[in-house]
Amino acid sequence: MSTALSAIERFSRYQSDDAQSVAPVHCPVRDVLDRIGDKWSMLMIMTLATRPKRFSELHRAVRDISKRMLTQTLRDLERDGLITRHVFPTKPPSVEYRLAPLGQSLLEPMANLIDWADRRYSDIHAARARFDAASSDVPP
Amino acid sequence: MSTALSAIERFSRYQSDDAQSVAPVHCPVRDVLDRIGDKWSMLMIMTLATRPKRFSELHRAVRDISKRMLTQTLRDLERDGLITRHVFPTKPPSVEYRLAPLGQSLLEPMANLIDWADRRYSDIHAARARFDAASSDVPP
DNA sequence: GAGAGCAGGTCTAATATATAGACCTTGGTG
DNA sequence: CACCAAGGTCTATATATTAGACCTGCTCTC
Repeated sequence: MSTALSAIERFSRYQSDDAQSVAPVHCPVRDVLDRIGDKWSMLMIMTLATRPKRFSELHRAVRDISKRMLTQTLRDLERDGLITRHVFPTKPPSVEYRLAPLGQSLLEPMANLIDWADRRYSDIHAARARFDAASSDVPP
Repeated sequence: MSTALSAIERFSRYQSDDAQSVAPVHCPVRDVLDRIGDKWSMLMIMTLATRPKRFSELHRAVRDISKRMLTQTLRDLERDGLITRHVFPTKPPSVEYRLAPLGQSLLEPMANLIDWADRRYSDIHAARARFDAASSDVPP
């Protein structure tokens, strides 16, 4: 446990108050978190985990993303080397997205998070319900 | 490895095409990811990992968040039972935020992610540079 | 005892990001 | 000819985020 947590220790060093002097927002953690911690990136990685998929398959799998954001998210992931894009000269052309090795390597850490989400889901919901009940009770 | 990945398998079942019929956006994973996968939540959790902190300490630690978003992020995390809020009747009153047990339990999975970020940072940057070079070469 | 300062916020207006949904292209089909 | 792919792009609108002024009590300095 404390092995993994040392990563957070290391991180917090980037965050110390006196880091004002250094470049304002450039710890690697922030940088990476800003990428994969956006609204859709993790979801895309996970959706591509089992097998490569085409643009419209991805759109069907995550039905509430707009095409524009889908395109943009995929471009950004490609730019960062997490996925690759392959165009097949069929008519009409089809485009396949697949995890690059770098993206593959993200799968395991991400799976731990998913696992946590799955197991703690009910706790979170309970807490949420409790909080809402409490705040709708007191106010008047 | 495949142990953790089974979580992703499980997830992808929620995503299957024919899930159109079921509630549109309600797999637990989406739900949790939408919470902790926003712009600031993970950062807050990590910043609170080492010890409890007060409002203004948090603001100093993450200097590019606005007060408004700081307040809102903290409320949301409190609502979901990840952190707790303690008001001390000093003058002026001070407010301390600390990880709740649920938040603590998130630390380990998150640490794996941080660790990944730290180790793969340079790969990501290299990929980014390569991509940008390629796309500024071809266009004309 | 007037003025400044601090902690933890809230409020408003401006800016940045995301969304829905129309449209484009290049063939093939009925 | 009209229409349907697939993989996008474009535009107008809705939503999120920001900066920064302001508020409330109380205390400290002069």
